[in-house]
Amino acid sequence: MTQAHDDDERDVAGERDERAAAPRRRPTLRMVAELAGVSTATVSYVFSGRNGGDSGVAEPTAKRVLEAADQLNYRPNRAARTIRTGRSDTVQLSLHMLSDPWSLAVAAAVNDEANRHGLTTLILADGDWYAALDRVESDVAYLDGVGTTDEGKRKLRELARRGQRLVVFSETLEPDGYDVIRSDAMPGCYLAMDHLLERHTAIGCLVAEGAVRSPEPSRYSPYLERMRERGLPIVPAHTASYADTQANAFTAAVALLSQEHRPTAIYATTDFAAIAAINAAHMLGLRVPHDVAVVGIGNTPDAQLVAPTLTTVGPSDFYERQAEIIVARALDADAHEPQLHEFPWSLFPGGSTDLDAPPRSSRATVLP
Amino acid sequence: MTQAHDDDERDVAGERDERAAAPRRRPTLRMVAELAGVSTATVSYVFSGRNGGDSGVAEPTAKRVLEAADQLNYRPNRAARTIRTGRSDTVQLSLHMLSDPWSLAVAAAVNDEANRHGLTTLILADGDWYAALDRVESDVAYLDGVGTTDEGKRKLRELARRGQRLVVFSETLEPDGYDVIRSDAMPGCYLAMDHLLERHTAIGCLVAEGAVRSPEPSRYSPYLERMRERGLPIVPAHTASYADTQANAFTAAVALLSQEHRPTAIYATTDFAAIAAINAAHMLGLRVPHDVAVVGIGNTPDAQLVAPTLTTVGPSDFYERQAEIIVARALDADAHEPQLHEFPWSLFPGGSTDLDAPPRSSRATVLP
DNA sequence: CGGGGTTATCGAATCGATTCGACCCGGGCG
DNA sequence: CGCCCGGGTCGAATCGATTCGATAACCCCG
Repeated sequence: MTQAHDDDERDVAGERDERAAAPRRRPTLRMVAELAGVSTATVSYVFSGRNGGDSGVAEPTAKRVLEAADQLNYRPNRAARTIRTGRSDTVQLSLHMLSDPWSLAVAAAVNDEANRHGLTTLILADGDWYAALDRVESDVAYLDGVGTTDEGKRKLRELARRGQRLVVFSETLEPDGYDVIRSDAMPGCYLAMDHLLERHTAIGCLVAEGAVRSPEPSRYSPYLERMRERGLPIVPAHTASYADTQANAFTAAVALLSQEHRPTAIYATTDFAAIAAINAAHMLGLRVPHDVAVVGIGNTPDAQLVAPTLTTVGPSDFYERQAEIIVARALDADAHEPQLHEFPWSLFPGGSTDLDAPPRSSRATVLP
Repeated sequence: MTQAHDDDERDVAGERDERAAAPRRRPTLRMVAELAGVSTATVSYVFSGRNGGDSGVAEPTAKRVLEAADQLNYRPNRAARTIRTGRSDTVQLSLHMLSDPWSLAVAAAVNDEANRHGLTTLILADGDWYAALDRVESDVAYLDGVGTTDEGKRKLRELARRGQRLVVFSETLEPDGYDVIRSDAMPGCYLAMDHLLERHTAIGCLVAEGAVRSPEPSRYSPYLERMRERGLPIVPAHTASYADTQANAFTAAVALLSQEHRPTAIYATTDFAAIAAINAAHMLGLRVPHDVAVVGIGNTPDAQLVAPTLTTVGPSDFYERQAEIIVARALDADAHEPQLHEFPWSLFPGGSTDLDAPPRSSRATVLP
């Protein structure tokens, strides 16, 4: 009764002195219906169509409804639609690090693909994903760099069982109610090392902090393994680790390259670390690739943005195809059983290991 | 009646053969209530508290409810909560370019601040913001780099009038039902030019494509104006324009610096263009700042990540304080009238114009 | 002129939560 | 002993949309 009472109060106040001011509350479908003199059902049909393209509403009626909506400045309430239909027309990306070019490339590709299908892309960055997943309604969620812990697996399974569609990027997880995109870096890492070993023996390594001490195989392993295989000494001072950011990678690279007996080549476990290494070399007055060669891992777009361009390994065509998989899952959730999608890696030679500078294409003008 | 019929059908099927399989639908509050043998109201109180901290539910009852919820793997449906309470505990950022370090810095700061207050940050990148704003429910939306067109202004006003809280970053708009964050670049741009003019006369300009021909004042204007004031020749070949991306900026910088009579200093209208110029200089074998000095505009975090560090102008403390403004507006929407928030600019000298390399601090280790 | 088939519209149930007032029950007080 | 008070629960209305079945109006044809 009080609720109705509230309503009365608001209406009366509205009549009295808020008529001219901005309406406090967002207009609702019901208001539109009343103004147009039709039922709510009809208004809904005008805005959302009946069951497909055709609205099934007669021309003059539809016009009245649209005019009323326009006058009230009405837009449908998305939460209400979501609760009724169970669809949110939304794709959710949970990225482990916003500034990572790899993540950005995925985000850009998914955003394009989603827009093309009338979906909106929401990006969540480094917070508590599992909490966030409960706070946001989306048709599909993409998780990038999720942990392989049992705890993580359990949560993923729970989410999937609750009906949340998931696409997980992981090099180790198996599909379990959710899709897994896998692009195993290992073979690519060996390619990178082999490429360096064609011309170098004193190879340094720039590696993420966690991977150094971990006994599990990681992008660090191919470095150790190949060096051992060739009988090359693994100089402790030739391995530097960095924590997360490009700034840290830069500092690590400076340390690596400012030693007296510095390596003549650097194997970096991410593209952004490799780029940091190139910058570091420049700062120290070293020429790339003459004085020090660099390979990165990931084949991110940024690899083309440094000078010289970065030699890197990675999957090709990767971001676009990932985007297609994610968006397809959003559009018809249960078309196929959740799958494992694999992407093979290959080597993309650039100027950072080779003297022949590769071509660069982009748009720019100099005033006449 | 058919809906009830649907329900029956589902239940029966559930009894028959889906009992062991994953439940198709997400568990609801009502299911929890039934399993725990209490009313929906009680369950709601357990999960959301009565009207503040205290749940007002007796200990043993609450325990039963939580166990039932756990067993069903229940999590509240966010859309339903949003529709009832009108709050989504969500902050929305609409960024004009995802890869722009400026935008990323804002995003990172807002994300931190929002997490600290139990809110979730959603990032929308270059799509149709106005459409997206209708597709996502959020307590406040931040718009970055919104157009100053009449059309844009009108849409903003409409959104604000519909009850959407907005914080707009703009150098020209005035508050109009929404907050405006302004950080006028002009004075800062003059600082940058003055800094270069202390030691240089042959100054080149790297400028966003749109700004060159536009008659409106932009970051390009201070360049022209100062050059004229000092009686310095404005060499057409010393101005290069780039479209949007860092790749384009790089190409433009190469063109600028590979001329016979190249400038000895470059005024770049964004930090990322300045960084591209530094990379270009390195590629061409030019030393920075000995052969060519560079200043950027924006004081983005990336300015610290190049070698040498970039001299730049910009607001200080900017990202954190913006984040506070945005989040505060999300928390209590109408605490204050929408305001204009201004941030003054200053000069941050770096190694790209000065031989004394500034200190760099970050974490990195070299193995012993 | 009446029966069958469209077509346009409406009424009402529903999605999953929140929240208000009412109710029940036991204890302290007069 | 009876009454009042307040903590704990419940029932039911409600948020803003979608959607099913029913109804009314209309047309065509026999």
